[in-house]
Amino acid sequence: MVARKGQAGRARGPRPGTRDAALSRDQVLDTAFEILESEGVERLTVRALAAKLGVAVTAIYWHVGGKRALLDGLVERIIAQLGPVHVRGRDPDERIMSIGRSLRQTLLRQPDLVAVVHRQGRTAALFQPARRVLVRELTAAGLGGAEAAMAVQAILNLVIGSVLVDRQLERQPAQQQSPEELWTPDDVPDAPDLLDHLTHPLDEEKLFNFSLGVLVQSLVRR
Amino acid sequence: MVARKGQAGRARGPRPGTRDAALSRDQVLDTAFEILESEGVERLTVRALAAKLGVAVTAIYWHVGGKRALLDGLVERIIAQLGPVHVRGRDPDERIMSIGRSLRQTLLRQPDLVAVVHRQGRTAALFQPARRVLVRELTAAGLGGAEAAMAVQAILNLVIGSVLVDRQLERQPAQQQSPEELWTPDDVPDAPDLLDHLTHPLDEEKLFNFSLGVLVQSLVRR
DNA sequence: ACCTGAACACCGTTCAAGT
DNA sequence: ACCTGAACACCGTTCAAGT
Repeated sequence: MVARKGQAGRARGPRPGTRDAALSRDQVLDTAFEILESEGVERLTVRALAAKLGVAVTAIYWHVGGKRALLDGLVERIIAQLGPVHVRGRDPDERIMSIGRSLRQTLLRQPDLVAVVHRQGRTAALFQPARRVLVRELTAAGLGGAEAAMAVQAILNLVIGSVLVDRQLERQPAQQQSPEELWTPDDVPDAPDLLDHLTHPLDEEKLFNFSLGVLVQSLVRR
Repeated sequence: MVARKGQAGRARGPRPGTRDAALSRDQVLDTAFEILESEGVERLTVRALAAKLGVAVTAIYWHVGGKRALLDGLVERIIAQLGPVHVRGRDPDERIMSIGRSLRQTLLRQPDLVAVVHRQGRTAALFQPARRVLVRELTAAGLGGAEAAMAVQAILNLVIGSVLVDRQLERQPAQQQSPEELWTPDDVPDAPDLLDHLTHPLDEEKLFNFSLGVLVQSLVRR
């Protein structure tokens, strides 16, 4: 119940949080995660973190090391917290496809966290749970060896592409360039409806499901 | 021939470059591009840029605006400089696939530049030339309207996913976790060769070509 | 119009020092 | 072992001032 920093006793300092006992690595990561989720990656700074903990900047260094170690620690948490991959359906095709859809939905739900993992180069680790389930279902569907390994990665690539494109569209809501600049009549000669479809945003989910369906059906050909 | 900064006349200051006339926006972007290619994004800083130009930091602000405007300007250059998309082959399938392969190769050749464009949220603009060519070939193959628009994006998604995954593998050369940690015998029960294939890095190009082939063949079904 | 110098408000990181 | 304070070497950006 005793404030650590500044004048003894009374509430003061930049949001001391619930600190009263000694600081721990876990506590630091907890608070870092809060900042990450509520304020975004840019605002997650060693100094802001220390301030929120009511602690000197250097205390962070003692407990978790520098900024890089901090982000790595957060990535571990994100990966661990990411819920299980759901498998639904009866026939192998449907079950495999459902994995891709489930993973995509999960990642789309927290795009900022995905961005952090991606920036730390740990996407592969993020996908490991999905990998396991995919291997199980693919072998159940009769695939094995190089075929199965390739199938796993092909599906994951599809998910990655879809999620990242989705995120790009999100960040760039209105087209920076008008359709008239992007498409000349020369590009789309005698098809006005095609131009319409090209300029209007298309359903990323529908697109993903289509590609996934084609891919899985071709992989699980029997 | 007169140095601008520091002591009049003689060579001094942090690499004045070839500046002697008045500074221009194009010159600033030129030098920024050099730094970007030779030293990487992290090293491209307003201050380093000013130093290399032999100019006060604030001069950059006058000519191109802040850091964001600088990066946006560079993105425009990158997009403009990116070579044409090559179309090869006879039949529609092969021609369409060749576009995807060509684009992928081009992007893989300069991963750092792609990263900058992606970070600025301008990936869509980067793909516009490929879009044009794809639309042309897809309509030639008999597709139109919503079908064609979806086909374009599906192929581009595939390229994005492949390029970004490739880049991840590049940044994470040795597995951070050993195969034994990632895969338990429980995951891959009675198939030792599958485990082999899962732990060894697979041929991203082969994988891409496979997915692309499946997708294109399914799109151009006649 | 074009550029400089100084200043501001930030970063991450290190290091000696305290208890 | 755990934490502080001060300092260092960076950032991007603004603003008054010079020519």
